[in-house]
Amino acid sequence: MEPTDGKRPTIYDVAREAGVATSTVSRALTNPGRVNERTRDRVVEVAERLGYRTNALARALPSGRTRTVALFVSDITNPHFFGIIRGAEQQTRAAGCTLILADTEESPDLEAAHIERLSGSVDGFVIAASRMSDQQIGELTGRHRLTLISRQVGGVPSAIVDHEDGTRQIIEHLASLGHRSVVYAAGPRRSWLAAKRWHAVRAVSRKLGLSATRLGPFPPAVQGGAAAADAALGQGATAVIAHNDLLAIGMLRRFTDRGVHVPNDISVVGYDDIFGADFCSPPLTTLAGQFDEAGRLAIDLLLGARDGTRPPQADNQVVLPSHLVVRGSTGTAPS
Amino acid sequence: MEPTDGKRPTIYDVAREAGVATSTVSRALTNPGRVNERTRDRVVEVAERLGYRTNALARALPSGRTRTVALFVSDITNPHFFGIIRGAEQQTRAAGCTLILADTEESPDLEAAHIERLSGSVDGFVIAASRMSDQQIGELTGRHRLTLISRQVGGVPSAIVDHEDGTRQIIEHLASLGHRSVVYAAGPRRSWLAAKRWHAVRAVSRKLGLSATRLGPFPPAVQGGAAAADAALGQGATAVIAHNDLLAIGMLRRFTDRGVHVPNDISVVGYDDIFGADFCSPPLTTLAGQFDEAGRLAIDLLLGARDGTRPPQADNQVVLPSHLVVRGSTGTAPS
DNA sequence: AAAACGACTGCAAGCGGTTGCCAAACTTTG
DNA sequence: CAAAGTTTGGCAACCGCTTGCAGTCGTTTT
Repeated sequence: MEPTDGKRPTIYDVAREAGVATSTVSRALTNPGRVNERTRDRVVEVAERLGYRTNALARALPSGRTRTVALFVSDITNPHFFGIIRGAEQQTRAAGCTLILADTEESPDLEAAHIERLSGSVDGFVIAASRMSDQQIGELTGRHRLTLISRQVGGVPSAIVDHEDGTRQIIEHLASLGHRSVVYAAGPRRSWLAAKRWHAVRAVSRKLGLSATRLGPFPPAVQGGAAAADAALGQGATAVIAHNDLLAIGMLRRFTDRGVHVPNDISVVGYDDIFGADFCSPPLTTLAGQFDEAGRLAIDLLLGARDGTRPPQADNQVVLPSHLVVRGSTGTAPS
Repeated sequence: MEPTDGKRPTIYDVAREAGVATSTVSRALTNPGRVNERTRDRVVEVAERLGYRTNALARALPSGRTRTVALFVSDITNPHFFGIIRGAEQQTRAAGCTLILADTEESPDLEAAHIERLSGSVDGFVIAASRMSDQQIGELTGRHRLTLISRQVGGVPSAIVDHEDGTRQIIEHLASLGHRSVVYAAGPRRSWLAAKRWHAVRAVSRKLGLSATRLGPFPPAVQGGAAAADAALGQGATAVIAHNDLLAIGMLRRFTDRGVHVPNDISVVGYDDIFGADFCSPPLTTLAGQFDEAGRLAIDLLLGARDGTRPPQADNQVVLPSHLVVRGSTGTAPS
């Protein structure tokens, strides 16, 4: 029954069929209060009958609002981002929007390129673990709606998991097991988080009277673990804190291969509590945080800011709690 | 220097500044052969100077081609899909397009709803592990560009990893270890793959003279493993093939908890070789396949078909090879 | 030298909605 | 019953880019 030549019906088709103007159809469908109930019912009925679907592109063109947001992750392979992606996807959907996903491959240039490319087809960006400089991010904020995850930059809304308090929990845990020194196996040089975690490790260690050493940087992946493990053994470490769980798991494997027993000979702690941290061998003691919540929150911050519901102010920097999950990879210090 | 009032420059701005018509600007930028080299250079120079970026929406509106594709996964939590997502993302980007990601939460209705919603803003859909019926998919193919992963339906392009040959490898491996019977812990009822895997298990078992039993269905997640493990023990199984690695890992944990030793008491095999399969305890014997390649291929099929490069025929059903990775979770049958 | 031909480039009509402005119709008020 | 006010619905102008058609010129063909 569609008056179309095989194409999707438009508001013109609906308008003709219902005997009204396109403007009325448009209002009937999007601005219910603005049109008489009877005509609205008729329009809706006709639209339904014709199988009319509004064309998102056409709708977005005049307003510029696409109801689409982009999420960038620095490495789509890393299970750490699963939670973030899932949370962001859920919340985006809940807001009736669409999520675009892009992998930035640890490259600040690729981040910028993606923004450049998507700018205009997207209402805003959520960047997880951005590798761009503070300055770059600052400049971008002027031109685009932007929200960060696992990164803080003055004036930019963000959601992070508390690394300071979390690191305190880690170090106190190790100290309570009798460890007098810790080694930190660092993540990528450009990673803001890697820097922050090291700072926290050093600060807390100092306060508790432990010595802290930094090794690395190592690639934040399972394969990076071998070098990190060897380096830690070279230091004669009794406890090592890895930049993230991937690295920690890689270290565990290397220790096993080298006949080093965890936790008797050395304790290992990771960050993030990723998938697998609970069933590797031994199960990993790690700092857990609600990263799916961070993903949700980042979307809220972005979309809320967009609607003017919340002012996009500097104080939109949410810090989520973290808690230590103690498993088998940590034990009393060897004597 | 931009003649704009803070907004992005458009081809009108470029046209005015370069002293040509907008149509010339458009052609100069997209259809190089259609315009004199000198004017083209001038246009390009002006566009550059003004910081002109083409508006993807406006470009897509007349043509209907958005250079965007959507990927659906049935459960974004499942690490199995990350290879697929990564491959699809890479290939989409390589083709200069944009990827939209959506979670369908194991629901055929949600798949349909997503298609409905995105139809018009997307050039095509890649659906991984679709839960829709063959008939639904068939109907959709008429109206949308569609490619499947881990699912075959007549006439629809698809990429799957060989489950028949793979299952043969699994059963032969188990038979060679002296097992005389296998138990299959099934996945979701709506899963095409679960059905296929069971069929293959049964067929190959029969051929090799083993008995095969199906249990389940179980949720294809780590949590589903406990029930599956208990059921397998109830059957007195010596070897169990799990619908996927998540389920297999869950079973391993349950066996450990119940004091059942793997592989001495029972052998466990999974499918997919997901992240974690190599470091769970014991490491999991599993059927590996190149799922990132499947993701890439699905995009190629979709985009190639779109450009008319390949005919969107039924024979566009690619089957990727699979190979068994033997690890510690399988051993000789108990006597 | 006139005709035919190409190479460029401009005109203008969309693509499918949204929305400011205005007129018609209907209500309420004095 | 006229004046003022309130709904309701249509007109038409965008949003920014693409593209069929046609016009302008400089060349080549006969």
